[in-house]
Amino acid sequence: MPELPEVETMRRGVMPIVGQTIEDVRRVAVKLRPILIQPRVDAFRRRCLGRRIVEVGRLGKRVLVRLDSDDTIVFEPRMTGLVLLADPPNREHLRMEFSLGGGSSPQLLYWDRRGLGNVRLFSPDELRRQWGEGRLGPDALAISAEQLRDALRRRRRPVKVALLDQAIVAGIGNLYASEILHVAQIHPAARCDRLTRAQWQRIHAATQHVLLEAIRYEGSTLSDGTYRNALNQAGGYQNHHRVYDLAGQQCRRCEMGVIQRIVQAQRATFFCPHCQRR
DNA sequence: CCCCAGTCCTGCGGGC
DNA sequence: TGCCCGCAGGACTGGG
Repeated sequence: MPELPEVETMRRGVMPIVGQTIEDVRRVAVKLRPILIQPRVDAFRRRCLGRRIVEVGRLGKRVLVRLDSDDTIVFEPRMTGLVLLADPPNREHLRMEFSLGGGSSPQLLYWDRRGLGNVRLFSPDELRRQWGEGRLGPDALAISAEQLRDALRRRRRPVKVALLDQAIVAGIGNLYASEILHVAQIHPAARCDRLTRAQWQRIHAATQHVLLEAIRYEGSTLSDGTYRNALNQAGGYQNHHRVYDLAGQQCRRCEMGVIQRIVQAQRATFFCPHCQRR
């Protein structure tokens, strides 16, 4: 579930680690099937020890922690991963601990209930190879309207499915794809190659609007309560959703349509059939 | 090019 | 009341 706004909130929350030194790295939760950690923990630890954290960035749905060795620790939370400074939801699903020195936060934690996420350490070369040529598109907050249109204007896929493709644009997931198309007033099943330049501009503008608004509310914590910020506090954007998980309710914008739930590419899509005409 | 089903995994809520 | 099944969907893979 963590998409761009949730991952950006995690990134901002762990900013106090910048300038601190990594004093230890441990894998925890040995009872559960281990999450993917690359390279194996001893080599990972050796490359981190004594290194200073110089920057905490983000690309799409990943948090990037750059070290003074120019190695980068990449946290990819997938469905239920959290990057925390302290106080995880429980000890049971805690996966990795980084002991820090030289600042006020003694620990950086990776917690993941379902364990589908991963933590990897990349050299600059490995990082380039990982996301080079067509593997990961520009970040959703950095892409231009023209770039988005150029990447998709000849594709026949439904626009909602295309927005989920991380090779096109990085950071949009299932929840925000529906929200963005509602603000843009585009039907989620509309084929990319049938959209006009004006419609692409609306999709681009809505993307910026929705993602920035969601970041202001520190992301969406759904009813399962999994998503938390770096201090283990819930987000607030779930109270501002326009369509996601609101099937059967009247659309708040037009006050005419009833929010529909359909399935596209095996995932739920929500939209207002009145505001979002084909 | 695009679609679909399956894979990883856990917690929960609906239905019986 | 209690239990079981299916669903949630991010990224990836293999087959059509």
